[in-house]
Amino acid sequence: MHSVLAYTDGGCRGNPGLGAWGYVLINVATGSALARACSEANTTNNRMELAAVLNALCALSKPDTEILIRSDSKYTIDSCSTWLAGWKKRGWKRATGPLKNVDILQQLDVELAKHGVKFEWVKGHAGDRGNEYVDGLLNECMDLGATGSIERRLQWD
Amino acid sequence: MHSVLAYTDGGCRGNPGLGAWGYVLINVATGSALARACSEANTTNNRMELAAVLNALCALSKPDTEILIRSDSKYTIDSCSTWLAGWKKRGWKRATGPLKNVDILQQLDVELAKHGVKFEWVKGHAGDRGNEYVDGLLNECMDLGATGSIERRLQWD
RNA sequence: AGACACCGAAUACC
DNA sequence: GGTATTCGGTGTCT
Repeated sequence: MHSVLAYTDGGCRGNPGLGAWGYVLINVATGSALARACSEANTTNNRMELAAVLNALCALSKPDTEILIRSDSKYTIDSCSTWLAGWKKRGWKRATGPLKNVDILQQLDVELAKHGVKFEWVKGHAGDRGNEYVDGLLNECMDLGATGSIERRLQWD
Repeated sequence: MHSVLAYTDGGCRGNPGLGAWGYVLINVATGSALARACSEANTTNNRMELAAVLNALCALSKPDTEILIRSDSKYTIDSCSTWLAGWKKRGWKRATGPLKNVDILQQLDVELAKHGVKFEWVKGHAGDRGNEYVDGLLNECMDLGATGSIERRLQWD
């Protein structure tokens, strides 16, 4: 059983506007970590928060990985761990109005099924080391413009 | 029709902390001016900026005075000239969360109705003579402690 | 009505 | 470099 800790975050300058998603994946046993961020034009904060989780999960090399994801987005956490099942059952519809970000939500549904994923909410901008690190990466990435990309290997300890 | 020019300013050591509000009222026709400042314990910068305008208006002896107020606080200017009407209409509520400094805002609503008040924003600490004068008065007043008070009559020309 | 996030602006301070 | 006082808005869901 592999054990991974992840921090994910998304941000947007303008909302909608220039955005970016980012994550750090940490191998708990060894402390070796992979950090990634990507920017995108004309997107939204919530879409980026969702994309951060999706991309983190896609980066897992082995199936059935046990992973704990820390995010500051209640929308993202509730989407993945509470609401997604209901939306799927009802044909990807919500109570009133159209369900947003369905494309990402459906990919998330697939990826979530491949692993043992747990979520934990962390308050944003409150000194949490992992959250602040990814937030910083995000902003570096947005500074690069609409097609920025950052990949870093680091030791987390 | 009386024509008055006023500079108002508020400040705070610590925010929240020891604060003070101040103003200069200038009779444009004669150049005779009245300057006042008062300090207060445990208050906020924005509250002091608001209080500066309120106290300036209360100092006007005659009703229906035409007065131009110069402040460096966009918060204060927008509150008085843009947002106040909407807050009143909606029962002193803002878009999300509680509306702060409602007590002063409501008194402001009363005083603003009594006169012909216009606002002009001036950049703080940028060499504007009136703004700098009041800022100096404020700081003298805070030097006096939590219950300081200054009143001066002067010739503005 | 609630929650979280994202942004924008100005000021005040340390 | 940081924090606090304040406001406006959008993105999203229940």
